Amino acid sequence: MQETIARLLAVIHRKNRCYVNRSLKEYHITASEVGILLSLYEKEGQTQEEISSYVVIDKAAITRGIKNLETKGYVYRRADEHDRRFNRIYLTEQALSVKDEILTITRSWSKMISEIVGEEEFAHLYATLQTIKTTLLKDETL
Amino acid sequence: MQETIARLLAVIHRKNRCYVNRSLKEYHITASEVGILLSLYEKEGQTQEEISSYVVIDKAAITRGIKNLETKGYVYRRADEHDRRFNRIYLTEQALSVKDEILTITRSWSKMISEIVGEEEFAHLYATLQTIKTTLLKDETL
DNA sequence: CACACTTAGTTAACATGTCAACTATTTTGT
DNA sequence: ACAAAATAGTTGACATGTTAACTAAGTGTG
Repeated sequence: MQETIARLLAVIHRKNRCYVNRSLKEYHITASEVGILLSLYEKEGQTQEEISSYVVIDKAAITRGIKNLETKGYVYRRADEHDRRFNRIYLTEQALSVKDEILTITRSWSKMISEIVGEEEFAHLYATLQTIKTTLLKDETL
Repeated sequence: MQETIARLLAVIHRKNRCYVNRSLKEYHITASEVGILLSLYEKEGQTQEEISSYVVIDKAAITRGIKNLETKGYVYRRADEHDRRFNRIYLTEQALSVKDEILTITRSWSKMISEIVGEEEFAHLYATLQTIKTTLLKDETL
C-alpha cells in the first residue's frame, strides 16, 4: 500500500497553499484569492463564470472570494450593461499595487520546485500535469 | 501569466477528491477519511500522531476524522496502556469489509492517470512528485 | 519530590471547496 | 408575445485543512 499519486499531489498542493497564505498574510490576501487576482491581472472585467472556469473552482466559492476581495478593497463589481445577469469584476488601485508582490510569491514557488527537480524535469512535469488536467476536465463523468 | 504548476496540482487534486467522495458516497466515507483508513490498513493500532505524519495532515484534522470514522463505526480507539496520552486506533469489521472497495477506487484513479500519460511517464511522474514531496517536507521553513 | 518542559490530543476560529436548491434575468420556441 | 428553458449569481449545508491556544499526561532534573 504505497503512497499514491493522489496523495503526493495533495501534500504538495497543501504545502503550497500554506506557503502562499503565510507569504501574503500582511496584505490579507489568501491563497484562494490569489487565483482570482491572477485571473483578473490576466484580463479585467471578467464575469464570475469566466473566473470560475479559469481557476476551475466552483462558482459558489468564486462568489465568496470576490465578496471578500471586495470587502478588502481589491476588486469591485459592475453589472454588465447589456445583460444584467453578469457581474463584471474589476481591479482597484490597491490590487494593482500588490501585483508584483503576488507574482513574486507565485514565481518563487515555481522556482523552488524547479530547483528541486531541475529545469528540464520541471518543464517535463509541467507538460505532464497539463495533459492530465486537460484530459480530466474533458471527461464529463468527472 | 500562464497556468502555474501550483494551480495544475490544485485542479488535479480537487478532481481526485470529488471522484473519491462520489465513489464512496454509499459507504459514507469521504476522501479525507480514505487517507486515514489506508494508513490503518497498512498498520493498525497507530496513534493519531503517527497517522498525522503518514498522511501529512494536521493532527487537528485527524482528531476530527477519527471521530467521524468512529461515529460511523469504522474505527475505535483505545488509550495506550503504558502512556495514556496515546490514542491507539483500530479498525472494525466494517472497515475491513470495505477495504477492497476503497483500494479499488484509489487504484482506479491511479489507473486513470496512468492511462492518460502512459505507464512509463506515470512512473516518471510518481518519482518526480515523490522527490518534491520529500524535499518540501524536509524544509523546516515550510 | 516539585516544578519546568515535552508530547498527544482537543477545541475554536478561520480558510477553502463542492453540491444542491434558489433567485433573477435573458433567450427560445411556438 | 408568452411560457419554458437556459444562464449567472447567491445561499446554506457540509467537507476539509491550518493555526493557535488549551488540557492532560509523562519526563527530567535540581
